Order: sequence, then structure tokens, then C-alpha cells
Amino acid sequence: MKLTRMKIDIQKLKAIQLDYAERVIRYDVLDFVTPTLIAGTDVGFEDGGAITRAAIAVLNYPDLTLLEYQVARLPTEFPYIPGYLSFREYPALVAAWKKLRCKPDLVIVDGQGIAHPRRLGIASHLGLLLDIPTIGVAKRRLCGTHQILSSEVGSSTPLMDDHERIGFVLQSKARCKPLYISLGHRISDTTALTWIQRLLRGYRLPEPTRWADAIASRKPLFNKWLIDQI
DNA sequence: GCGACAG
DNA sequence: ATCTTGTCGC
Repeated sequence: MKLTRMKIDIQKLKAIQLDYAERVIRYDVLDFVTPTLIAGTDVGFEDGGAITRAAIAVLNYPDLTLLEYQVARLPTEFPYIPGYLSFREYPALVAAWKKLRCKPDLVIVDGQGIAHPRRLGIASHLGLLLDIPTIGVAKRRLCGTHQILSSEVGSSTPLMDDHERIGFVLQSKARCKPLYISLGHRISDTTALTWIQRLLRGYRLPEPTRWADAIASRKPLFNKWLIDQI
């Protein structure tokens, strides 16, 4: 069916999100156990949006070297609707996850965790579906407000929504737009922020996400890695 | 009614 | 997200 003709029952999707949101765990053993395998995700589109492409990069911690990656391509069957992004992207991400031989202990997802109108951004949704600890790292804000952020690299400030702390805004690199960090599933918000800071290596995005981006877009970073593998 | 709005 | 050239700053 054509994307432009499909009818979407937003009320039903909203009910699903509210139901799922109640099951999100905001703490886990990950709060005091150090993960060994950390993955990053990136989703892109091909053929004018007809194909959804999901990439997952698994890095070793603490050296942050690429251990494995998988890419999955599926026909796109859902449009982009702010607040309902996960319904468009999770099928391809789950497909890529199933292809992984090394299952990560923690996944950094590109998008919001609980910093979402109904507390179920794609990081939380994916974490629940796969029952894994996840952290949401978004390049732009979806909801919430915050104090003016210091321009100093590494500085952060709480992201608030109706007196609830839903995440943090982080200045990950000088002269760059900040990142929006929120817990996805099975991790506390403060631990989530700490891990993202720990995964930064001088770039705006944390390494797992950077690698997933490079793989999905065939960037130099990834091409050089491929050559070194031979 | 108007503006906001992850990727 | 994707389409795209030049351009500003480190």
C-alpha cells in the first residue's frame, strides 16, 4: 500500500506508547557494572524513502574499536510523524540486531529515550522490544525545556518537562549544537549521561553512533577500517 | 488559531 | 531523514 494512502490510527499508537512506557525500567545492574560491548545505531533511507536502512556497530570497551557491524534493509512501511518515529524505524533495527553475532551489553540509539511526550522515544521502544539497556542520543530536541547551557565542552544541564527530569542537554563539542541525552531502558539517567561522556572522543557524536553513521553512509572512517581488515 | 515538531 | 555548492572557522 502506498505510504500516502495508508490510514494511521494515532490514538491507537498513542495507547500503545503509554502502555509500553509503563514498562520502561529506569535503573539496572548496568548502573554499577561496566559493559564490554557497546553498540551504536543509525537509520537512513534509500530510493527516495522507499527503503529503510538500519546499521548497528558493535564496539569493544574501553578501547572503542569496531568488532562487528550489521546492516538491514527493509521496505519502508510507515511515514515519519513527530512523536511516532519508532514505528517507522524499529523494524529495520530489530532485523539488524538479529543478524549480530555479538550481542552488546548497551546500545546507543539515535533518537530520544524517555525525553518524549509519552516517555517512549525510539531508544526506550527498542530497549523494551529487545530487553536490553539503551540510551537515547538525539541531535535535536523533541520536548522539554532547559536552562542556558554553558559553552564549555562537557557541560550539561537537565532537560525538564513539567517538573520531571527527562534527560540532559550536553555540550559534546566546542561550537557545535548540543546533544539531548535520555535513558532508554534499563539504565538510570545519570549513568546514561556518564556513559555518553565516556564514549566521546573529540567529536560531536559518541563513538558508537559515529561508527554506525560511517557504516551506513560509507564514510572514510569506515572505508579505511575495511582496508585495514585485509 | 498558531507555533513546535527525534529521524 | 534526503537533496546538494560553496564557504567559514579551527
